[in-house]
Amino acid sequence: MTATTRVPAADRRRQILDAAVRVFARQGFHTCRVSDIADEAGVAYGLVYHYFRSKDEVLDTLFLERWNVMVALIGQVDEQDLPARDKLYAIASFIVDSYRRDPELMKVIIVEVTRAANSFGRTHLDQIRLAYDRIAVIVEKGMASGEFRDVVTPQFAAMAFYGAIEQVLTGWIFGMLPTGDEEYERAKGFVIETIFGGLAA
Amino acid sequence: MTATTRVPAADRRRQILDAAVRVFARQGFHTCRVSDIADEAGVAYGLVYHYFRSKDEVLDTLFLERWNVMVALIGQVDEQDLPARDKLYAIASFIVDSYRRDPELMKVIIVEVTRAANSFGRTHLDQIRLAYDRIAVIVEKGMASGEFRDVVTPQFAAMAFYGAIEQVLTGWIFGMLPTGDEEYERAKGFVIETIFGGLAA
DNA sequence: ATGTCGGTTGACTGACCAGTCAATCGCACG
DNA sequence: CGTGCGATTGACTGGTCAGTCAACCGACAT
Repeated sequence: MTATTRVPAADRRRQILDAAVRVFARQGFHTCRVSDIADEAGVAYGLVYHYFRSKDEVLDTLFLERWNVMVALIGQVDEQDLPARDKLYAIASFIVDSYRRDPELMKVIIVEVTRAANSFGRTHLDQIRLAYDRIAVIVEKGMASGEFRDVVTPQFAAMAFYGAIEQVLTGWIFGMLPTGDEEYERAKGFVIETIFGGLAA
Repeated sequence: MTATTRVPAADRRRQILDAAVRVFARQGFHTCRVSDIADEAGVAYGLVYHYFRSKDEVLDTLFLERWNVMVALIGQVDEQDLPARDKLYAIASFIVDSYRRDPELMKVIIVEVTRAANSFGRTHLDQIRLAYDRIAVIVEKGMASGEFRDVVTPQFAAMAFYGAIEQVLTGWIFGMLPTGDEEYERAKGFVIETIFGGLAA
C-alpha cells in the first residue's frame, strides 16, 4: 500500500496497533478481517504478519499493554496511605479517565477481552483475576481498619465494584447513559456514592 | 442420526434448543459448529434448519424466551406494594435463582448476548435496555418516596445494580467466586448490602 | 396395500478468510 | 554506484463452515 517510506520498527508496529483499535472498536474482533486492519493502517496485508504472529496476538498485545498499567495502578494506590474509600475512588477515576482518553481502546478491552468469556477472557483469566484480587485486598484492609462494614466478603465486594464500573462504561459505549466530560467526572463520585455510601436514605 | 421416531414438532424444537444451550455454554457461540448442536441433540444437521432459519435464530430464541420472563418479572415486582429495597432484592433473587436453576442457560445469555456488545448484544439492545429502564423506574420511585438517597441518577444506579449482579454471576461461571447453594443464597443479601446498605461503616 | 404429506437425512457447495511465501523495494554501507 | 539485507508487498492456498436441497422414510388415511 503506502508504507514505502522506512520508519522505525516500533513506529510501524504501533501504527498497526492503533489501526487495529479503531477496526476492532468499529467492527468487533470476530467480524473484522486482517485485511481491514492492514487497510486502516495503510499497510500491506502481509506486513501485519511481519510484526505479529497472528490476528489474536494483535488483540493480546493491545489488552496486555493497557491492563498491566491498570493492575500496576491498583497496586500503587493500595500502597498509599489513604482511606479505603479514597483508594476505590482513585481506581474508579483511573478507569473512567482511561475511557475518556481512549474510548475505542477501552471498548475493545471490555467487549473483546474482559467480557469475552469464551475466547480472550479465558486466555487472560489470570491477568483479569489479578485486578479483582487487588481490589479485594483494598476492601479487606478497609474492613480490618473498621472503615468498611464486614457484611460481605472482600472478593464479593470487589466483583460488585468492578462490575458496576464496567457496566457504566458499557452504558456509555452503547449510548444507554449520557456521555460527556461532565458525566464522566460525575460518574466517579456516583460509583463511590452507590457502592460505599449505599442507596439507603 | 437417531431422530427416526416421530415426536410433536414443539418437542423436537425444544430438544434442539436444549442441546444448543449445552453446546453454546461449553464451546461458545462463535466457536461451535451447527453440526455440534445437531450431534448433541442426536439429530441430523439439516433438521436444525427445518426448525430455525439460521444458527443466529437459535441463540435469539434462547435469549428472548428467558429475557422476556425477566423483563416481565421486573414489571410485576414494581407493581407490588413493597419497599424499593425489597423490590431490588426480589430482582436479585430472581436472577440468582435463574442461574441456580440453569447455569448453562444463564452463562449463554450473559456471555453470548448481554455482554457480546458487537454481535447479539447490539441486536437485542432494545430488549436489554428495557430491563435496565424498568430497574431505573424502581430506583426513581424509591428516591421519590425518600427510601433512597437522591445522590445518583436512577439510570446510573440501575446500571450499577445490574452490573454488580452480572459480574457476580460471571465470577461463579469462571470459578472466581465460590459456588454452591449457600453461596447463591448469601449473594442475594450481599448485593443489597453492597448497593443499598453501602460498604461504609 | 397403496398413496400422500411432511419430518428427517447428510452430502454438497459457495463463500470467506487466516496465514504463507516468493518476489520486490529501498535504505545503508562499502 | 553496486550489493546485501531486512522491510514491504499481495496473490495464493488450505481449511472451515453456514446454509441448501434432493432423496428418503415413516405415520396415517383411505
